[in-house]
Amino acid sequence: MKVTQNIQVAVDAVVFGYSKEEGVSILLIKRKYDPFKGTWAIPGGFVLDDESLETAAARELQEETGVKINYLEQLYTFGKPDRDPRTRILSVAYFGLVKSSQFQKLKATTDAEAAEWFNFKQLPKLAFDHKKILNVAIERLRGKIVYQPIGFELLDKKFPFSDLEHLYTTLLDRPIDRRNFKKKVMSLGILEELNEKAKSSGAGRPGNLFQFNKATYNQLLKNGMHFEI
Amino acid sequence: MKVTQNIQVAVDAVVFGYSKEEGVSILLIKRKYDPFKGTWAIPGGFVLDDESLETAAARELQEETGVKINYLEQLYTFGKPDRDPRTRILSVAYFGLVKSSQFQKLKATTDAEAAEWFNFKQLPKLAFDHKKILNVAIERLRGKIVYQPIGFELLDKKFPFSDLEHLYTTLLDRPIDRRNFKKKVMSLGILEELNEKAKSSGAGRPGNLFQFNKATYNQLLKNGMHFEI
DNA sequence: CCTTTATTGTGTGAAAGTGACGCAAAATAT
DNA sequence: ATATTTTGCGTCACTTTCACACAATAAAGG
Repeated sequence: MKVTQNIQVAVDAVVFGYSKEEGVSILLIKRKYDPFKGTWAIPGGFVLDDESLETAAARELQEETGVKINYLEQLYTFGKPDRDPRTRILSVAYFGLVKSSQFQKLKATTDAEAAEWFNFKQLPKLAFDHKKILNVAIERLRGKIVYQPIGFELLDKKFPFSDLEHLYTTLLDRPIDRRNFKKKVMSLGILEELNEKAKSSGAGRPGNLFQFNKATYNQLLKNGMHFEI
Repeated sequence: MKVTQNIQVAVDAVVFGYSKEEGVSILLIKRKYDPFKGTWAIPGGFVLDDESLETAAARELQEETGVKINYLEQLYTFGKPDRDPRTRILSVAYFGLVKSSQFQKLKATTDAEAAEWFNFKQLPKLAFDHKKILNVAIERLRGKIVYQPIGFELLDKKFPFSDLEHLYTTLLDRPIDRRNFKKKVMSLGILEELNEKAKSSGAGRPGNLFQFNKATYNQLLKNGMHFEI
């Protein structure tokens, strides 16, 4: 049994938030200590000996940003020997999503200097290999949103259809025909249209609210449905 | 800087092979030492302090089975605190594919008792949480084969079309119409039809050989092509 | 208050893609 | 030489995708 290995294990949590006004954003923290003191970084930290990786990711995120996470999955493990200048630190990166309402709250719940949302297309300089991690996360989000219903995890429970459309246009980076998009999404049979109109936010006719029905989705999944946008 | 953590880092390599006769198979080794002495397991071992994770996976695979790998990507990281009875061992699992020709050779190149191919539907009892790892790997293969051209990595460089078809039927576990399948695959424009017939293997009209053109694929990718079966 | 501006809601037709289907040709097996 | 196995190939119905325009409802601005 080998005991000569010298590798530390950490987790990092790439968390996406979204609102129509600010677009798709990523939660970063400003490092308080060296190395990379004062540089922006992905929230994370060392894994405790008796906690699972996912628990560690959720815990660090809670400690460092106070954000309530809504969806969390493993992203990728970064293990290049020299990715940390101190000693070898392997990082298991996680991929998280928060609802739009949580996204709005951040500035109220945490030390304004410590954690901040950045639009995913205007990211600051980052510590370590965190730029690379974010790229993998962004690709995961882009790729996954077309074949899994994770977009709803970024919206509020009830949302106007245009929010969903705007989310997809932003991520896929191309215009989408409103009518065709709505037809396609509605034909999946996993959205319920509510008899409730969105609260006015500026000019324009107020839209109906919709809601993702996860139970229906899971049922349809069992029957072999194929989610695809 | 924390130094109290006690987690060892290992890699495991799930390798798939394929031949028309034996179907989709996974390479396993019989453990020589406790724990789980005599039980089948995924090839793998501890990461050296100065090698990357992928290098470690390739090295362990080479040392334990001698198989020449053709494609290797990271699969998932398994880190439950109690997944190893000795101490906490985190395992970064990799996902590998070998060409059909390599697959055939195994018995000649390694100690017959130590490494063996098992059909992916008839797996033996496995050590640790390796059953779970294999399930993730099989799902990855099933999922990925429909939207990425990795199936060709399991076939020989030149292959008859029926091999490809048989591979897809096996993995997707459903019959495929031969004519529609060929039409679809050929319409992607990434296969070259050679003026060479397959060597006879039993009765039946010998088929033409085909070859995957990776350069063409990469070119088409850039122009926005979308591989999907 | 009236006009302008912004946003939502809705249907049709052309084009492309998917899926079902059967028979002749070329080889080995008996 | 006859039977059996495997390959090669085209059409038509159906489904899905894509392009496209105008009326309704609200707030904003004068």
